[in-house]
Amino acid sequence: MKISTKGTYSIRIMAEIAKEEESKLSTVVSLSNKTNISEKYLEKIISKLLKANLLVSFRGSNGGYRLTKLPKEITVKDILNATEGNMKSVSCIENGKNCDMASRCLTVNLWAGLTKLVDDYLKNITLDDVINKRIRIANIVFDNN
Amino acid sequence: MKISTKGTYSIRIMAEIAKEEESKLSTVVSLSNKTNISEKYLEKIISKLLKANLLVSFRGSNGGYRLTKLPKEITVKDILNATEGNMKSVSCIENGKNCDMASRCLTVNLWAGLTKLVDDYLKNITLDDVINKRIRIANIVFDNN
DNA sequence: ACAAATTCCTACCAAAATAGTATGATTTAA
DNA sequence: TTAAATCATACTATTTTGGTAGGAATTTGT
Repeated sequence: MKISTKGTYSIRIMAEIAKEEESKLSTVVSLSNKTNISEKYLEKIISKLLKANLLVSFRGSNGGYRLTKLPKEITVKDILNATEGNMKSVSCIENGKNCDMASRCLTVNLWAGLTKLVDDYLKNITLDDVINKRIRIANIVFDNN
Repeated sequence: MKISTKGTYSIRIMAEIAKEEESKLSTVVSLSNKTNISEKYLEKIISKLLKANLLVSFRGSNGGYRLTKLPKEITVKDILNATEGNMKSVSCIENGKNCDMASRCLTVNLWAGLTKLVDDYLKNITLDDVINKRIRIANIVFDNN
């Protein structure tokens, strides 16, 4: 039950891009320096973020990446979905795969409940919350560290 | 962000043992039949549950396993901790490993919050809740299917 | 004493997921 | 035309997951 490094990296990458002025593009080189993630691995993660339409790219000299939306319009869930795949806690409740034992199964509700919980948490935190350190831990708001 | 099959199996195994009359021991063979998990894999999972003191074993003919506590005293968290390892969402917040960048890190609180959420959920569901299908999904109680 | 039923221990193996690297083609601005 | 950038494809190494195999040790019943 872990978030992969690809997932955590993707949040950090998006946060760095979000912190940049809107007009300025972030490049693989600059992001690699800021995050200490290798350029090549960064490219790979970014390609997923592009496919998910969270970033837009500009090729050639002076090229780079920027967000497609405002930081407050992008949720942590959006980002993790792009890089980690879906966040269902067990595969038996993934889309379509509704197990035919479900009615007799003692544990589906356990996993469905967990999935919903995680989902609600992640979709209520935006990139803007992340870069402004505005993340709640169980009703206690930790505002600016 | 998935629960492994070892984790889901372990809940099913514990549930089957819990459903048995207190006096009767469950054997690997009987559990394998009930759960469709191979005897050998079952043994491996059970050895973890034993080490975590959730089960006691009796060797020899007529031997088997039973719970060390009442079903209502064993939480889903206890079981998953034994088989999945700890449930921290990212390794940087595991015991002792407190990252020295934590004060500057934009994402620790995100993961700490997620971990706490999952933790609270799992430790509030007991084995008794599972076998009696008494699991809440976001404030809605699904009582008996 | 012995056979059968059981857990326990150690080692091995295969497949999948994760993490990362390498090479080079393509695009664009100056 | 060169330099700075993204894009595409393929490869590789490591770790985790999901198992299997064989046999030793223990206990009960006959």
